[in-house]
Amino acid sequence: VDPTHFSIQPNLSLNQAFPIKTEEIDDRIKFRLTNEALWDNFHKHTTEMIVTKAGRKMFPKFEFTIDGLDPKGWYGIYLTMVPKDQNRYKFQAGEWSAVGQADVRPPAMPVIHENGFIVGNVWMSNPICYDRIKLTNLPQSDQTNKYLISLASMHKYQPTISVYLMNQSPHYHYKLVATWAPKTAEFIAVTAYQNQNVTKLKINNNPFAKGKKGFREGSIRKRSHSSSPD
Amino acid sequence: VDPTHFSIQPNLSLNQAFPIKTEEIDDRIKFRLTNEALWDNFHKHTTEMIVTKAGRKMFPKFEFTIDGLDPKGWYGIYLTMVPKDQNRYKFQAGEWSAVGQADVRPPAMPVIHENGFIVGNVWMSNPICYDRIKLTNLPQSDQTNKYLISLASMHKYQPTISVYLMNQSPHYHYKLVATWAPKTAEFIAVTAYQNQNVTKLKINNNPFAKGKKGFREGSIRKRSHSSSPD
DNA sequence: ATCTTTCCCACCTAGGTGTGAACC
DNA sequence: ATGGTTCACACCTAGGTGGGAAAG
Repeated sequence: VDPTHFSIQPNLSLNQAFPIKTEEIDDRIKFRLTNEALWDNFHKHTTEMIVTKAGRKMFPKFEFTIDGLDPKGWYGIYLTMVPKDQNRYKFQAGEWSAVGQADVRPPAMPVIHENGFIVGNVWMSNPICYDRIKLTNLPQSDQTNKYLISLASMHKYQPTISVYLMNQSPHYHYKLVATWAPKTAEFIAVTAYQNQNVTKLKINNNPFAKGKKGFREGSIRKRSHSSSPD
Repeated sequence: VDPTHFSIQPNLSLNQAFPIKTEEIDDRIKFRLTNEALWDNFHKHTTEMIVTKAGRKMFPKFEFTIDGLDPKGWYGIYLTMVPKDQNRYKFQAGEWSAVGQADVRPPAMPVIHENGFIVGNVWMSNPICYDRIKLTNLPQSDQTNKYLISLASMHKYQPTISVYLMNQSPHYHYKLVATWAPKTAEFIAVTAYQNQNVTKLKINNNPFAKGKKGFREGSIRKRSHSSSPD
């Protein structure tokens, strides 16, 4: 019966705890996407992520390692889908173009990693994966208390990590010590895939996407795609 | 970016935190099995739980509600499979009998609920379910850091809940404020079901157990069971 | 007309069941 | 022989995919 470390659970309505927040960036904290090669492949074609009302998981997964934390400090790691720019996008003639102003969107909501505030040692010992989150096009106001992130379709987003360190003195508070926004993980939210190259990458790399044994080697269904990628 | 509440994660090897422990039972804290009728049905026939090397989930689930906590206090809830007595059991002539001395067993390990230390308000607002745990007959020493609970086959256990309250003054420590051991949830660990009545209750009530549409209404398999229960 | 969204679906992965034969 | 344990397996539930038609 020994507490080992603390975590703060996401998406719950209580609001006790530590309202005091400061900032003090620690340059020793480093990040690395664990599946960087895969993200790169997608990024070359402009990554698309499906959004649905019920919420769709990200693929590739947003998974990374972190290094340079104080092994005994308590850290919480937040993910925010930051609007990349003020454009609306359109896929035409085989590529994405900015077309006009972005929709008005409510501010991006940070989502704390399900581990919550735990010691640096544990954060650094395993890849960190946002596995429960789902992307949705439902407005935030309609959401149930789940791991849904509201995005606007045909808009570009930058997954961004913020790391907070919990301090205990002179009083309990927490401070921002690192941010990270890997460009290769940016994506455009869509309700249906636009670029067939992206579709093929998803099918070829996501075990849940059919195709591997399905229609790839001749099935009943007729297909109409063409093209090149992996 | 607001912490809402704290939790302590289970089964991790770190050991920082709050070694000081006290006891002060609070009689206002009450518990209730959410699926009491089902537990009762099993208990009438003497509940059996399968243990395997890989770990087997409990059925019925150990799920309950709690009441009478301080809504703003931080509580952690532990589950311990306490050896019920010093007997070894055997199923013979259609019923369980004590036969000789229990094996020597290492002390029962409490498992903290995955929510860890969170405020009473949250504990009281939803049923509490130990959903991740699995029962195994592997010795503790062989285990990976998962939610495995080591039990001895043919021995009787009493699922027991312990509730700890985290105090902040005069220093950080936690104290035992309630225990609960519902007799209807006791069970005998087995590597294969002994009582056919128990098997039938499992099949009829666990959605993962085949039988509902399977061999119940005539299939190829020949069966050799007989009997009565639900 | 054109573009975007929604919905249902077949088809997967992942993993929780008891079975019965083999093993010890 | 006996009785407990293990293992591979068929058969489920649960849920993550893109497809395609239909709707907006």
